[in-house]
This record gives sequence, C-alpha cells and structure tokens, in this order.
Amino acid sequence: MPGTVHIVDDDASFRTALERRMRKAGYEVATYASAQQLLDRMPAESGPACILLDVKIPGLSGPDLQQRLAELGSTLPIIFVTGYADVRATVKAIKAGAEDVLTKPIMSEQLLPAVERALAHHQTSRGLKARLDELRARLARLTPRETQVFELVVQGRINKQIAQQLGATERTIKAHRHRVMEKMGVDSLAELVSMAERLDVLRRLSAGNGKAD
Amino acid sequence: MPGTVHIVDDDASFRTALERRMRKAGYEVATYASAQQLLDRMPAESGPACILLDVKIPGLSGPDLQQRLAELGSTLPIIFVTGYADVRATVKAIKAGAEDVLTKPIMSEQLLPAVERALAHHQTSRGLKARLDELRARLARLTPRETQVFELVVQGRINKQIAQQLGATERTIKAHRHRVMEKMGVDSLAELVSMAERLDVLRRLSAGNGKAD
DNA sequence: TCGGACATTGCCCCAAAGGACAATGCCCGA
DNA sequence: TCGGGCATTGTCCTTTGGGGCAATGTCCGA
Repeated sequence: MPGTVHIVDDDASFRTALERRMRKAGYEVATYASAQQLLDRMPAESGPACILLDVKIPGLSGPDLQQRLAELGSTLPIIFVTGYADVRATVKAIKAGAEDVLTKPIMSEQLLPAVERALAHHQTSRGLKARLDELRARLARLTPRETQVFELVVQGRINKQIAQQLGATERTIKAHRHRVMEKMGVDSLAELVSMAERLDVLRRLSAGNGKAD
Repeated sequence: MPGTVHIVDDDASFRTALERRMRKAGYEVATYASAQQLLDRMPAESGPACILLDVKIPGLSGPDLQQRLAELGSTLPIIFVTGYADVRATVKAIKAGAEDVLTKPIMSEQLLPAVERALAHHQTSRGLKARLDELRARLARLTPRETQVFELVVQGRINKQIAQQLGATERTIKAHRHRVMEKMGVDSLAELVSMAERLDVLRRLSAGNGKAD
C-alpha cells in the first residue's frame, strides 16, 4: 500500500538510515528531529500515513507526542521505536492506541508488516473519522431547539410528550422534527436513531482513549 | 474491590508465594498448575475476578489460553506474568485484550493496581456482556419471519414496502411487527433501532478481538 | 432600522402505525 | 390424531406522523 511514513528521531544518522529503508520500500517519507517539529509542520492528512516514533527523544517524548496527537484528534497510527525492552512502557503505549512497538535493532521482517498494518488501519480510521465528522457537522447545524427535539425524538418520545415537556404545541414539534430530519439528511426515524446511536457510541469511545478517531 | 484471583503457573513455589500475597491483599484465590487445569475447572463467573497467567507454561501456553478463553466468550481479564521482557509478545498480548503484562520479579506496586484495574474492568465487562446476552436472547426468540421483519423495520422500511418485499399483506407485517416489539420488550421504534444498533456494533467488536465480551 | 434566523401555531388532509377481534391453513412432535 | 406454534389476512377504528400554506413575534447583527 502506498503511503507516507513520518519519522521522528533525534538521531540524524538513524533517521536517515530509516528514511532510506522506507523509501526503498516504496513509501513517501518525511523526517523530524523532534516531536515539536512534527507538531509544527503537522502533516495534512491527504493519504494513508503513519509515524515511526522514537520513544526517547529530547523535549516532548514519544508518549507525550502520542498524547498530544490524540488530543488533537489525529488518526495517525504510531509505531514506537525503542532502544530497550520496557514492558511497562510498551503496555502503556499500546493501551493508548499505539499501532506497534519495535525494539532496535529494527528487523525489516517486523518493520515492514507493521508499517503496512499501520497504513491499512489509518485508511480505515480515516474513513470512520470522515463519516463521524460528517455526522457531527450535521448535528452542529441544528438550532438549540431542534437539538432538544432531536434528542427526545431519538429517545422514542412521541410528539405529544415532547410538546408537553418543552412547553410547546404538537404542531410546533412537528415543525422542528421536520427540520431535524431535513438537516440530518435522513427520511426515516430509524435512520435518525441509528445516526444518533453511532454518534453516541463513538462519543463514548473518544472519551475513553485516543484510538477513537 | 473484593474479588477472586485465578493464578496459573506451573512453578508450585511461585504459585504459592503469589497466592499468599493475593490472600494477604484480601482476594479470594484459586490456583492452577496448567492452562488445561483452569479450563477443566472453568470458574463460574459469580463475581469480579481475573487471571494471573504465566506466559510460559507447559502444555497450553499463556497466549494459547488467552485465545481459548476468548473463543469461549470469557470476560475474565488476564494479567500476564513473564520471566523476561519480550516486547513482541507483550504487544501481541495487549492487542489480544490482555489487561496487563508484568515482568518478574513482580513488584506489589505494579501487581496490586493491575489486579484492581482488572477486577474493575471485569465488573464493567460482565455488565456489558450480561446486557448483550439479554439482547441476543431476545433476538433468538424471534421466529424466522419475525426476524426478517425486524431487520427491515430497523432499516427504516415502512410496512407497505416490507409487505411487498416479503410477498405478504401489510396487515401481516403489522402482526409480525407487533410481535417483534413485544418479544424484544420495547414499545417504540426508536428503542428497537437502538437495540439493533447495539447488537450490530457489539457483533462487529466481537468479530475483531477477544476483548469484546 | 431592516432583513434574516429562529421559534411558534393554526387549519386541514393524507399516510402510516397500532391494536382489537376473529379466522384459516400448515406442519410437527407428543 | 390433536394441540401448539407459526404465518397470514380481513375489517374497523384510533392515534401518530408528515406536510402544505400561512402568519406572528423576538432577537440580533449589518
């Protein structure tokens, strides 16, 4: 799979060596001497990509960068590269959503499959994120009142109940409801509920870990 | 949190030492000299519990047991115990849903929090599993025809369309639909769709990894 | 101050969903 | 062979949902 590999390592020679291997394998490459550098030149997500990230680098550490990226809603899969076997850190990294952890010296038999997996996962998660963002955008277009109606509707309340709860007429609720369906781009209650459910599930996941996006 | 710790290790002295530490910490303990032994005496899931599992044991290995348990739909969190730092295996174990990986000698500062986390997670996942099983059970009570109607209904099709697609009368669909709502224990389309969505999402997760249950 | 976004309602009509009551036909295991 | 589960329909009536058409009132930024 074609894709871009972002290499973050403070050791210039290691960085270059890795870059060569990646280019030879057919990937686009971008290198960074520090985590901050990557954040500054934050790569536009145009295609499948991943990060080869050294754990121990000056300034923001590998795990620090991982956290920052998660906070920024990045979908870039991270493959950690570490000089020594640290089980504690490895567990933590994977739980935080890292794609893999490789120890130096990095064997190609491990590196290449890991990169391929990462790119494939990124492909998938980008798609998911795109769809979710689309839903969120639609949801954001609802007016406050429409949002209230939306929430009650997907909970299964009938117009009469909603009207009573919001202190309005059933006719009014119908009007809001109509606009909600319109703005959300669905034409059946089932689709609306399904959409709400997805937003909800994904919202929960996002709250839990950085792998959500 | 009170709970039971299942210890699997072929080294009797290590097993006993660990058992003592766990009892002292206030947990119920059950020990097994092999993975097979645990499978044979498969613990009934009565309360929060977890497994302290040695990676390298004769017969079924730790990871092997992990896989078997996943296939059996177990929700028991596994904390791996390993003699040496193996990053590859660690990554694989965590990805396969392991709760944690600890290296010997096992420090209490790592062990006790890990066990607590495992028990807490088990508590949660048991709850999720129970709810999911409930849904599955309800779904299983539907007759073939009702299942067909169920699927079309949650897709947002209206009775008329369903009737046409299934080659039946609208009246018939209403009858099936009514029984579906009844058997699934809901009284609004929204709830039915929500239920279907959960079953679907969780089904996907189950297919992906052993952590699903 | 004017136009636009938002919230609200009324009236009317049609389509769809929910249920009550009732009945028919098939198939299968006890 | 009989009872039960399952699938199917009919008729009739009520409740909900969906929309067209139209209008009013508030609030706010240009």
